[in-house]
Amino acid sequence: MSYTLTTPLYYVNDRAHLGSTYTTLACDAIARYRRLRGEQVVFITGCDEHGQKIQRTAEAAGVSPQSHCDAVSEGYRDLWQRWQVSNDRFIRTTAPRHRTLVEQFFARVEASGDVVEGRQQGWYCVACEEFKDDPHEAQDPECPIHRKPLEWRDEVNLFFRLSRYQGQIEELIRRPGFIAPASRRREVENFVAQGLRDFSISRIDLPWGIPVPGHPGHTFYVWFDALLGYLSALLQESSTTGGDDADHANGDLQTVDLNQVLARGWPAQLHVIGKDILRFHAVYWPAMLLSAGLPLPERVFGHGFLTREGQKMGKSLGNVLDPEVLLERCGRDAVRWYLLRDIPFGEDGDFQQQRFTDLVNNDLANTIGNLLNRTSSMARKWFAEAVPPLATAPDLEHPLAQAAAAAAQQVGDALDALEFRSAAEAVLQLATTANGFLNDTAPWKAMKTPGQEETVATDLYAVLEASRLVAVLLAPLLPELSSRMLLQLGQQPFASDQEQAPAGAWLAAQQWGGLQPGLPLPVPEPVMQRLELDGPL
RNA sequence: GGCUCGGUAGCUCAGCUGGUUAGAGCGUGGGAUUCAUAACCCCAAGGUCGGGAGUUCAAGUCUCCCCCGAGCCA
Repeated sequence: MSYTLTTPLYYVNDRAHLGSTYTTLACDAIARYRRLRGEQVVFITGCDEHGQKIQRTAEAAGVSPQSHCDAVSEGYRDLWQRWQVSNDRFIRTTAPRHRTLVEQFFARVEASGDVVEGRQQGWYCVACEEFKDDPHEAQDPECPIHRKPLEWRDEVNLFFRLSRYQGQIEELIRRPGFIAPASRRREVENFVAQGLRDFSISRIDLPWGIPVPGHPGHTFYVWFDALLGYLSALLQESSTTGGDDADHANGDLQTVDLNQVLARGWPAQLHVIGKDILRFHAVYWPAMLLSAGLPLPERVFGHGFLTREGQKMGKSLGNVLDPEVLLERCGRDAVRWYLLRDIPFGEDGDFQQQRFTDLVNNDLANTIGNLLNRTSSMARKWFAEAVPPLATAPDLEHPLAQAAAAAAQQVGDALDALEFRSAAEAVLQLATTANGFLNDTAPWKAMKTPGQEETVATDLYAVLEASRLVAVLLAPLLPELSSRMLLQLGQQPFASDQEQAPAGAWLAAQQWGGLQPGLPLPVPEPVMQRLELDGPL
């Protein structure tokens, strides 16, 4: 089984913000989940580096576009590494091999008769890199998004004949599951129903772009070029060790062959994107692929946006939440947990600091961390610093065994459906059930009456097992906390990053009874510190 | 202006095809307990389910209108 998924290729106009971090962490959880299940994963991320906006940003900063891109994309790469994002590829659209692939792709599209010359007249927003529909006679129109003046353009461009794909695109977006969450489907349907218009795929007199073969003076429109990054990423060698910019240095372009994408993981199972770029991915991109004779991605998932304390984040408001700051002050487990556990994936979410610390401390430190800590302490104290002995085989009918099985089932179902929140809740529920069981059976009381050792051993074993299952099920969501817990239970943590875990090990670990009675337990240390933030983030 | 999606306890949200006293988590208040990271466990208060009208034996759940928020298109 092979599973290819992508984040958007982030535009290097500015450094990473919380939104891109959110997208990337969500994809990371999916990638880890798939690897843990034994699937061959290609997790793609990267940077989109062409376009007029980049050129102007670089000029304004007094640097060349290339060095601007180098700096910003390195920032992304570095940031993802520090978040321990397990991407298998990091593609830059300025990579030479990407250019080769774009040329090959364009040749196919042109051969299909889908490239025509046309005159593009209209108001253009450089910040959007998009033509707007303002009437020609408009006086000094502004971009409604960026509130910047639009620029009048009148140029001969190359157009992609999107209109030819009307029927096929309609059919595609009707396909259940192609556009997710389903609530966003209507929006695209409405757009398509109005009739697809050809769109321009080249710009004139824009040096910072990939030249269009056979059409001197034209460079590719950023979006045409950027989407193709998903394909060129597949032709890249795995770049897990980081700092692999060999691509830029030499790059044996002979090896770039569009035909190979099929053997390297195309079509993708999943594109995760912000809801703002849904149309590009659900309409334009599939049409381009159809034109080039390539299969279509299975699913495009448009997630929501994050606000902060109810307000849109922005420079003007000065309330931007910096992923660097979050990483340094709160740590990976905390942020991952909050984003995945509290925001229904797909919907908009609001980052509230109080809620953030409440949830992290309650769920992770108190409910889950303390469960392990108290259980391990008791086991060690009364049973020779080890997993308590069992008189009989682990009981699959034990209430906690059943709770664990239910949790495992729910985690699997939820992650299949990209419902992180439901997965997180299932794990949490198991921990709560285990805590409740401890309070009901009260081993600390039972140990005071002679002859109860065997009962206490059986109870504690069950709670330790439940704790182990919590750790196991947490692996795709919070790999680090999962590992710390497993180590404390004398277990081998799961590799869910690029190195493939032994196939099936994770699923096997979900079976009840994995802990070996008598196994020595290390001195417990809190696996999750509470978050105590002084001052706003 | 057209369309889409939301508006349910202080906060974040569940509530399938309409049907007993509207649920969960967090927060708040109280109790119990001591194995544990002043953690865990239990209990309670808190909602005219945005407003209005209608359909129905019965509506948070269906229909219409209005208000508010987000978004897509024009």
